[in-house]
Amino acid sequence: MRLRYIELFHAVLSTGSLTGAANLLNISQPAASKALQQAENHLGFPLFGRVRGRLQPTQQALLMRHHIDRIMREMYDLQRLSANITRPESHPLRVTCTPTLAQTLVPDVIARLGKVYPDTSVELFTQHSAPMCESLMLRESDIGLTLQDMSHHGLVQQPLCGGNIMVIAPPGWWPDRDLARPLPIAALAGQPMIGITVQDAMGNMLQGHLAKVDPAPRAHVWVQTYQLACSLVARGGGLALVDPFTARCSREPLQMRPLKLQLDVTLRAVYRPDSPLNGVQTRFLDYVRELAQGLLANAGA
Amino acid sequence: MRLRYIELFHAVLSTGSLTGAANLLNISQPAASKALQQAENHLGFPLFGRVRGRLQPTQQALLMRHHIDRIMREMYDLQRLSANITRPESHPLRVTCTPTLAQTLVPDVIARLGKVYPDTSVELFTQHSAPMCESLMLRESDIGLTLQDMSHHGLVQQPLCGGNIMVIAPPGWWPDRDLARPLPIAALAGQPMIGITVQDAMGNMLQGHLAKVDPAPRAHVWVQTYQLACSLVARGGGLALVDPFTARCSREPLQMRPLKLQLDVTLRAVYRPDSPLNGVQTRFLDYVRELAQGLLANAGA
DNA sequence: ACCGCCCACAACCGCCGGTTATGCCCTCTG
DNA sequence: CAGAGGGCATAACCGGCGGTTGTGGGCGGT
Repeated sequence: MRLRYIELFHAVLSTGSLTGAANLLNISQPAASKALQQAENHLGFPLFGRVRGRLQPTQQALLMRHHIDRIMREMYDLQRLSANITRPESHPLRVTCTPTLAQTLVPDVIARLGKVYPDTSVELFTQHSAPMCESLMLRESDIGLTLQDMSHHGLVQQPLCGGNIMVIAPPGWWPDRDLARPLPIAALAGQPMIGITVQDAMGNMLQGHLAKVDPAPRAHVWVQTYQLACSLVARGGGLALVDPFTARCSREPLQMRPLKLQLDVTLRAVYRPDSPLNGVQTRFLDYVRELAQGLLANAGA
Repeated sequence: MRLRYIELFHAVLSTGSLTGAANLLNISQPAASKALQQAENHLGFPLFGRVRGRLQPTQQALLMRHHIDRIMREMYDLQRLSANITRPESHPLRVTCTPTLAQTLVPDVIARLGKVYPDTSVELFTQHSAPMCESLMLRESDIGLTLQDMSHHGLVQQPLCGGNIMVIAPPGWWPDRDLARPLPIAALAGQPMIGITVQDAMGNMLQGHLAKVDPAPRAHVWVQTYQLACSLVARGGGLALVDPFTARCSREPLQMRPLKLQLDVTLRAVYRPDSPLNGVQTRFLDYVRELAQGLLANAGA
């Protein structure tokens, strides 16, 4: 089975037509036609039925589809890896972090780092867990920052800072003297809340804890991002549970109190175990730790 | 990245030399040399260092190795699948089962089936769980028989018959009148036993149950197969826990009693959900069920 | 009925991937 | 230390694979 055939097969199934596949592969339509016939000849069974002048995948072709897709994906990954493997030390700082951190902590860190290393170029990606792992493994980025546990063989994670889930509320919700006191989760019973449906480990954890509260909090609005929850809370939509970085960095007028759950959100750095971090990278992580601890200390106080 | 290069890279890392790789790929050594240079040219960094006239993989090359190996494996799988996809109904009965079943139940089933379908050719493979899944998914075989749970997306499993773990002992170990009575697991405390280290779900389950017994059974000998355990038990080595098929079909002089654990070993048929089973195949499964139930009834009585 | 889309076939051609022949370097050995 | 041998690189050569353009036929929509 030549790779040519696999690419062609994949392209035809992607575009739905042979000419489309030919365009995708940057070859002419007759070349694709001939290649497809060769592939079928080689395999011994037809891959597509020619029905009414169109190509329609055979049953056998559909059986091979998953494998073909996997191979194409692997090839793509290899491509990415080999492209990133070339430059060993050209990009001193390539960071990928979750959207939440990209909107709160990381800009300050990069700004501060830029004053010390003005000539260092920084690449910042925002990705969720799975693509973050890929990006690190394929050497598209060197350091990942996340609030989730990212156990992954081939990557090490280093806890930088721990904090509490924060309950945010419209201004004046609580007496000011209470703001430093952790709020027991039972106090959320029956309260109006903004639901968080973000599909990550922390989102699930929050859902799990809220499910135990009786009577259940009343959530009329469900949002996908913590930022959006901040905005809605500030407009009087109710309470919400967010990570401490979002809570502290939000531009909205908000009250916030830590939720009484011991140390349940941890900022972690993730990177490849080979090739120890260089000067800029370690300095970057130092700044992340410092600023994060500063933020969380403020938030907790 | 051409597939050619990937194959070559894999071959060089497999054989350790370029000429070896060339032989493996059935091409001449200069062709391999040229291809390797093209690959390195294309990638932009050397894959192998030429040190003292030999090839030595670069650090970068080793980074790509896992991906390359995965791609080669995928290609091999695709090859197998496409080879088996060709013949839709040529092999009416291709069965894969675990070694235990191949030595006990299946021969009788095949013999019986041969009397009804004398012209049907049967292919029997013996494989452990993971290769069994592969074999079924790649259509190298049509029906799998196993005593383990084989949950696998893309395959369905059908329970055929349930039975008990059996305790086997040298002749005369128990009074004959006790043989039908299930033995409580606590009765194994402090007994001499043959340990089973077979690495499958049932082996782990047995280990788990035995670990709870106090004082722990005394196992001086550990074996990898149930058959071997039978032989050692028959020679007075102590007791052993085996699946009911091995116990019942062993040629050794043995006593056996069911272990008091409710219905903890299940004979299952596994096959692809598409393409319903044909006549021979359903008849085969009928016979498996009948003979298995007969065996287990005998064993339990 | 016509046009447009899509696929198949034909004829042609450049270059990729193979070959054989040969040379260099290193290692091992008597 | 000289010679043998294994391993890789280079050179010169060649066939066919993989591409092109040009064309024709089947089908559907207007």
